[in-house]
Amino acid sequence: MSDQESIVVHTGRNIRVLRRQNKINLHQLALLTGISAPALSLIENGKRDPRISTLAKIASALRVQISDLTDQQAKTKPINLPKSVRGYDLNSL
Amino acid sequence: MSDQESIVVHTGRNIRVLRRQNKINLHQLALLTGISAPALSLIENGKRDPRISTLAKIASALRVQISDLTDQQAKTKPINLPKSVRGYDLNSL
DNA sequence: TGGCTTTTTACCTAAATCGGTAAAAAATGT
DNA sequence: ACATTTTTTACCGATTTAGGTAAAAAGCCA
Repeated sequence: MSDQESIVVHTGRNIRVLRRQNKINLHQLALLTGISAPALSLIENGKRDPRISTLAKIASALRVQISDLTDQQAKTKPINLPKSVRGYDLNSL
Repeated sequence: MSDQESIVVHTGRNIRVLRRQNKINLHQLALLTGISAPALSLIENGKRDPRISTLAKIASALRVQISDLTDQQAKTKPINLPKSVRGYDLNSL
């Protein structure tokens, strides 16, 4: 049987994994998404049930599809390109 | 350029398409999901920004992945099996 | 250990979801 | 045209998201 874990929990975990793969902290993701760091923390910890438009902002900032956030098995890695190619200048945040 | 339509709008459209492919009305989908028919109407029309758990209920009822609801190009057809195989006895709703 | 960064938690307010009900509007079919 | 079904809209109240701020907690590193 497929394990029955709430969508909210594994979506949060996926976001955390993807954010860390991008080597950015909550504050930086907050700047990229317009979502406050405390709100992002709640979402990543599965303590908040985000709206689809909120997930869309996060997916956009992390440069993945929304389905990469909601899928039960997280993608192994987005694509590890040098920062300059990824498009963000995180040092300016 | 990829067309920039809000996630809320095309998700709503996907739900409507999938619901009609399953030949069920809003009332029946409401019974299957526990979401009221008026709420479903707003979601399908892109007038409401649903929570991820709400989308999960809808995806479950329509027997598709959440990504099938959020993808910009809707799946052509879920799989057209006879009702008895799909699992629902809609006449009992 | 101490200092610094990062994350979490706790408040607050505003705005939105959501179910329910009921009524209006639109669509369907005979 | 008519009756029926389906969908949409408009309320309501309860709950929740979400940003902001600030403080506490946790991690990290020298």
